[in-house]
Amino acid sequence: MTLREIAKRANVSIATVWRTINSAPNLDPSLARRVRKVIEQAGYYPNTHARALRSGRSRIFGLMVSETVEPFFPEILQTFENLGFEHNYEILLSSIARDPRRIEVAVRRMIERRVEGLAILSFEKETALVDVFRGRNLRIAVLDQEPPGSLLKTVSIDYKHGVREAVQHLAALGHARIALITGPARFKTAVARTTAFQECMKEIDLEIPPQLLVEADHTLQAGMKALSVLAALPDRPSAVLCSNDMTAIGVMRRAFELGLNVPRDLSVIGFDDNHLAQFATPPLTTVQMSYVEIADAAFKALLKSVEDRSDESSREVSAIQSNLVLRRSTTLTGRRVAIAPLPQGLRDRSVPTIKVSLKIPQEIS
Amino acid sequence: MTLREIAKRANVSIATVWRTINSAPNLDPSLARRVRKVIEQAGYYPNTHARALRSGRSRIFGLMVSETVEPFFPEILQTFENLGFEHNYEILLSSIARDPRRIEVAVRRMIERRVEGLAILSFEKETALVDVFRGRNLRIAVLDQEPPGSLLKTVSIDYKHGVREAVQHLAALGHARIALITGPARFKTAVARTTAFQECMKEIDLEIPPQLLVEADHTLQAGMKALSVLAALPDRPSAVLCSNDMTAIGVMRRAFELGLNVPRDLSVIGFDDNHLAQFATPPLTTVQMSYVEIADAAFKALLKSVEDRSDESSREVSAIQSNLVLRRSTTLTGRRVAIAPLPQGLRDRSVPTIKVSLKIPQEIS
DNA sequence: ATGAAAGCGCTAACAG
DNA sequence: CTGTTAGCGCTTTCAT
Repeated sequence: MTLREIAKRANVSIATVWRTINSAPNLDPSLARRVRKVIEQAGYYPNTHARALRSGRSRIFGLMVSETVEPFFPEILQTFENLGFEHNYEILLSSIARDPRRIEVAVRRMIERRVEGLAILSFEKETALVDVFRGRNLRIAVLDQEPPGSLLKTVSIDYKHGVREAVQHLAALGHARIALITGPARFKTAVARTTAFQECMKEIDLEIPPQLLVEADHTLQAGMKALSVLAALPDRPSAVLCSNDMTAIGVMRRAFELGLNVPRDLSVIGFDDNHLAQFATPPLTTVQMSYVEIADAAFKALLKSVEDRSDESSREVSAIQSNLVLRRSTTLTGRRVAIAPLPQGLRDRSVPTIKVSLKIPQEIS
Repeated sequence: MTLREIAKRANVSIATVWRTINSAPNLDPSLARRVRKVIEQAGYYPNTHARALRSGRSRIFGLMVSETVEPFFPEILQTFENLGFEHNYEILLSSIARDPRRIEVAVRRMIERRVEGLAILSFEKETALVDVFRGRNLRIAVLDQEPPGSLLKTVSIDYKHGVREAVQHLAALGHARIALITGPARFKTAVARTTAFQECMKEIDLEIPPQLLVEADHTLQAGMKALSVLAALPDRPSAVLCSNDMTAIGVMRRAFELGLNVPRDLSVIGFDDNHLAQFATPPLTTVQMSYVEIADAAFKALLKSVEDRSDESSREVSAIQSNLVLRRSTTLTGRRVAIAPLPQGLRDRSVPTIKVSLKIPQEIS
């Protein structure tokens, strides 16, 4: 079934059929109706490949992520899907699991399918990857990275806001010895989180003894190991902030094995608010940033950049805020408190997630 | 950059360039080398749209799933991605979240992009959806459904094997009062699981009192509610099998609230082995079927069907087996046992998942 | 308001 | 072994 065939059946030129499909102006409504009926009957759908070829517009956005097994991946993908659906773009997905061969193929596909925009939502530095697309006719959106060239949009995340809420929440509960289990230095996210932690502790005059800064690698196992180290300290911390949720879950598991009750003996805060967090025991308090917002910002940056061919070099940073999500893995320090039953009305619902906004010292905006 | 441009630069015909790219036989190696060099220098990548248009082969497989937030979704997607990567197919993904408008758009896209094969991996009946693609030039693979026509491949799941392992595992631990929390009847999966449970209980002469069959709807909340019902029974079950993991996690949460220790006071087995299961407290014993295998079977069925144009009507059922994954949510009935520490060697690893194969009575194959 | 025709970049059949 | 050429189905310009 082709335009030509429809034209023949409707006794009009292919241009008329085209105008019908693309709801062009200057078209007799009754003619359009007739053509539409023929299209309907024939079950005709335009051929996207021909369309893309001729018009030079593929209506495809690429999405490159580090791993589809990442817990936040579905949100990102779903957001792209939804927006693609809404704005009539296709999403071409590639997971680039640190495998050079995979990356090469992913890149080739993006180029061969002539994507008009590409979002690279990974947490490592991807400068080399971005470079590969130099000189191609496509816009790129990345997370928190310096722009090596134009046509590059950056979506940045404000970790400090959420970390400040976390630190002050712990401080308000009486914690003074707060440990941080960091992620590996090659993740720009991990580094940014550590910096934010240090700054926020300083804001409220809390010390960070060096032994309370432990490096892990964002895995469950490393979280367990890290807690073993911290728990063995002569003056062990009463609270620990983790660079991601997986680490926090490892911490809780090891705490359980060591006979430490979370939160009674140790308050734990994670980072990411991945799906696991709310199903952990106890449900994990965590610093959350909305991956929906991140993906949304990236998609819209691409969309805008593609539709207006004008703003060639404006690198346009959208800042996404992070927030503390209060659940049940923190409590007052030192005090032995029973776990309170959930309020009656909430009994049969999932654990509620409450956004807290704590007072921030005047001088810190 | 086009074939023609490369041809001009290399001083050959476009046919020669084509032969180089497609590694056709009958081509002088030195010529090929020269052309390859020009291609490399120019950063030329063939235009997939032109290719698809001209050849009539899109090299795209569609993948329709119910929801990208389903916990097993990443495995399915990743498997499709991997196989696509391997066999040089693109994956066109659509989540069809019960929204008719979404479904319509999803269908339109599959057709417009001229997918060569389509996998519909949802757990409800999709006969209507399959019908829409009638008469189009594409092969379809579905899960466990009757074939309303030809060109349809079916991937079926053998729930009975895993359920038998679960039931016999519980029986071996001394459980006789085993409850089942089912899923809603509109899921073909839920129905099949219930049937399997009833049959396997019968195999070893265990009764299922009607009050031990509780219907839930595969959500955490329903699992919690269901356990409340079961726990209030005068003669409450010592073990419960759940129609999915989310239900099981709800059961464990409610058990915790009621002061029941899992597994000491109640053994719990889930269904699916989703990501949550191994991170639950305690890690959840569950009946698993490999979504990797399922996706793999679906993809390969499509691939075969597309490559051999011969087997037009062979509906080819691949049966995927289910298995019990032993973790720590079951134990001997009635006995108060301390939770044993993990073996030394496993301390810093994730909880091991052990496939058990229990003895099956002779007469049951 | 409608139609005719050129051509997007590639494939494939044919000619040399 | 290499080159020429006719489209694939659509978009778009120009003519009517």
